[in-house]
Amino acid sequence: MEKYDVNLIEAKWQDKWEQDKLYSTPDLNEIDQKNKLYVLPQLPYPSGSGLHVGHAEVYTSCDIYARYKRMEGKKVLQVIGWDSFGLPAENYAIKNNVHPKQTIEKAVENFTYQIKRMGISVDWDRSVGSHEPGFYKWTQWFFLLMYKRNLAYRKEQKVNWCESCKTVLANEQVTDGACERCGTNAEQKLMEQWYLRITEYADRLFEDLDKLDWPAETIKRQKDWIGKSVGAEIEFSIDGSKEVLRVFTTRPDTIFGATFMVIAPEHEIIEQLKEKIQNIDEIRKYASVAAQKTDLERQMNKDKSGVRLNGVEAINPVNGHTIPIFVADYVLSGYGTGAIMSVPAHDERDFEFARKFGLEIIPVISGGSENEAHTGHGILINSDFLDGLEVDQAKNKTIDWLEENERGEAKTTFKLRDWSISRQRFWGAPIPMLYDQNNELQPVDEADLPVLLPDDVDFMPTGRSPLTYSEKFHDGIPEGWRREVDTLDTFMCSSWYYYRYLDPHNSEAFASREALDKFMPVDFYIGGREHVNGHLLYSRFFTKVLYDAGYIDFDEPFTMHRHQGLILGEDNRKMSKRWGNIINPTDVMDRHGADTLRMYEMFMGPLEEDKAWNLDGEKGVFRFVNKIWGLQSKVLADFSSAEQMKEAHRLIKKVGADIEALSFNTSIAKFMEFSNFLSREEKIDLEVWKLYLLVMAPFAPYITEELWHRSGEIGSIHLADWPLYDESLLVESEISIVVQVNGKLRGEVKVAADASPELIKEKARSDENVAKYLAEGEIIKEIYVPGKLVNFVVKS
RNA sequence: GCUGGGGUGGCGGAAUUGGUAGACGCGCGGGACUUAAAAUCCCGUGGUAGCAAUACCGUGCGGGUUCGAUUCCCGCCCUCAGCACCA
Repeated sequence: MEKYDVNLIEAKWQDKWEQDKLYSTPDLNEIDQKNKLYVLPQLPYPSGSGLHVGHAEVYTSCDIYARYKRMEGKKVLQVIGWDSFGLPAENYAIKNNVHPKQTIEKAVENFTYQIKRMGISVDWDRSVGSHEPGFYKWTQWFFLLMYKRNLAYRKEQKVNWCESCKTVLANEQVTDGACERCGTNAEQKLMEQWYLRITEYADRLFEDLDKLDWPAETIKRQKDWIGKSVGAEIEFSIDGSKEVLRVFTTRPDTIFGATFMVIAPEHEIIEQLKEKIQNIDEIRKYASVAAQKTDLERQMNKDKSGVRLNGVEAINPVNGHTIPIFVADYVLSGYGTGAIMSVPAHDERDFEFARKFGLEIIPVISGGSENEAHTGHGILINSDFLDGLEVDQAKNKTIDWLEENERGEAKTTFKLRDWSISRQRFWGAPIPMLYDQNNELQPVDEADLPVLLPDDVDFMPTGRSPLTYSEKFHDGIPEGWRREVDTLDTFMCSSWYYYRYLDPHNSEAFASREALDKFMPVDFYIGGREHVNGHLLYSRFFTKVLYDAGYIDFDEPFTMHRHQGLILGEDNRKMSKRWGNIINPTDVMDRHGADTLRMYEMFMGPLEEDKAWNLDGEKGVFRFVNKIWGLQSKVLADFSSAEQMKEAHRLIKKVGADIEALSFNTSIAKFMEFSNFLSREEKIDLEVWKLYLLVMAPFAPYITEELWHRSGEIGSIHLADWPLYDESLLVESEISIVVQVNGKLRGEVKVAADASPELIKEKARSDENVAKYLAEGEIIKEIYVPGKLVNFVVKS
């Protein structure tokens, strides 16, 4: 038989599938919420270096699932598009003086070629790129929607600024104080920027996480980021002044233990009380030093520093005690009210501060010690009307007291900040806003969208948006008016792209209501765990806004989400040019073909775990592919085998369950076992062979298609039905039962599947080796696990 | 420091609700084919002892529960990731 010519055969089918548009999405009228399946591989940035093996892992796992479900009869929507706006393309353009559009289009072409070659079954007619006017028109539309709903606004604020990229960064784009993209340390800079009021949705974004089928780690990251804290806001009056100090606390129950207060260096009350503060110069000096510290410095040095405000004291509302006030930089101005009541007995930071400054420590919860803050549970003491209560009861009672006496109320705070979306860059969607002759903001009329990005722009960074200098850009607006020249953060594009796939050519809406109702939400979403927190949060936010505006009737976009693990180089290090350990999917396909690439990546280990590439392992999978090829010579149409059929049905059951569980590595192992089984057989039952091809089809679309046709089939295997297994075929007539004595394996007996427990035990006892151990004492207990084992407990 | 993963042969990794630990693949050893090599095929492969049957040990460490623990509980160690003065 001829050798398996991988590249020839794969190319043949790739062309055929494309001609036949085999993977087109079914028509809307065939689709409903019950039969639809929306499979979404995360939007890639089309980088010049081409597809990465990590991309290949995402696309393969999505594709296996999509193909399997398609064979099961689901109406599948699977599309890949491009996150084609953004900094990397612009930076590349600046460095090499090529227009980003050119770079991107070349990269998209390359990505498309590679993904097609991998045999990923996506509907290419629906593919979109975020840099296309037909796409960013709707990105701009989303901005206007936000603006109209009072969710987009301008304000001057300290922002993260990357000097290297010459642009503003959202908090989510800063990692360890550095720019996520280029690694330059982010600076703080006061600038006027556009923001989205995502904080308005903080509570819903937090609470709705519980209804999602997402990895626990991802849900936790979102929760950490949103940072919900439930507690109370309490008002402390200042002795001899009408000023008040409001604090936020999660522990209102400990209020009787509040022995001092601390305010952030930026707190406005300092200036309001400047006449009374005897050491105002010292305080101002401390504040200005603190202001110069970067976040990183504050993190590095956690030693408590602070200065007491001489001449002013606060009054604890519950007992009227006067307590000192300090300014200290461990209290952050941006969180809560920028001031705290300090309860050193029950808060570690307050404890440390109190120790350092020799302040009073009053325990109000029983069960602590003098040497550390007791932050746990206990019974209230030294607390007047709270004495004897549990912490949770005391919290409620304190809040009731505060509300009755108008000294505070229940309060929830969040760490989440509003999302900064404007960028002083060229390669992004222009913000569709105008400034009129009075410098008042005017939204661009929806009919005038898109606000086109001009081609003839000098995109060298100056710190101001390059669009400032484009004459063409400012054409067509009333005399004396000017356009907003900032562009939108690319996160805006990726927050809604999955809606565009539903209806990519619609010029009236971002997607039709019918398409939205029928396809959404996404059933299966795979993407990386790195850098994804912001994307998921923003997408959820967009979806909730659409829901509130009545465009959709669901409020979470991604029902099910999983991460792929990182694929490491052969040296177990992250793939990088620096280590020279990069594996290029195209090279793998040149060597061994797409089926091997797909199956090897799936075989490496569990989808969600990190795993290292191994060239010998890759070869092993190729060996397996060739083994399948070789088996066809043993297939006979006029031969049937009940034994083979039984194994085939077992295979169908196992693989179906594995795909549902995303346990693709064990499916491949099972395929290998099955081919080992078949290679021991002299002849292969044609029907068994076809079943084998069918279950492998989602994993290895090329070779299965070829062999399917060679076995006499006319249509594509990928349009065939997923085989159903027959449970009755799986029943064994004879089973083997493990025999243990005192929990140790001592033998094995073969019995009829319907043998009685008594018979099995009898047989077990008579096993030669078992009998030896039974003779050592007396059987005091016999355990029989049906179909599995017998264990005799023997005592001598 | 807190939170969440994870520690299983030489390596990647398998093991329904506790029930034969090490499936499958790689590597390695031996053999066949070949002038030779590659490729391919066959046999073996957790450790120790033994010709073997078999025995003992073995899932990071120390305890516990159980007839029986990779799996459950308690206390540690290591490692990866996220968060980090958030009141």
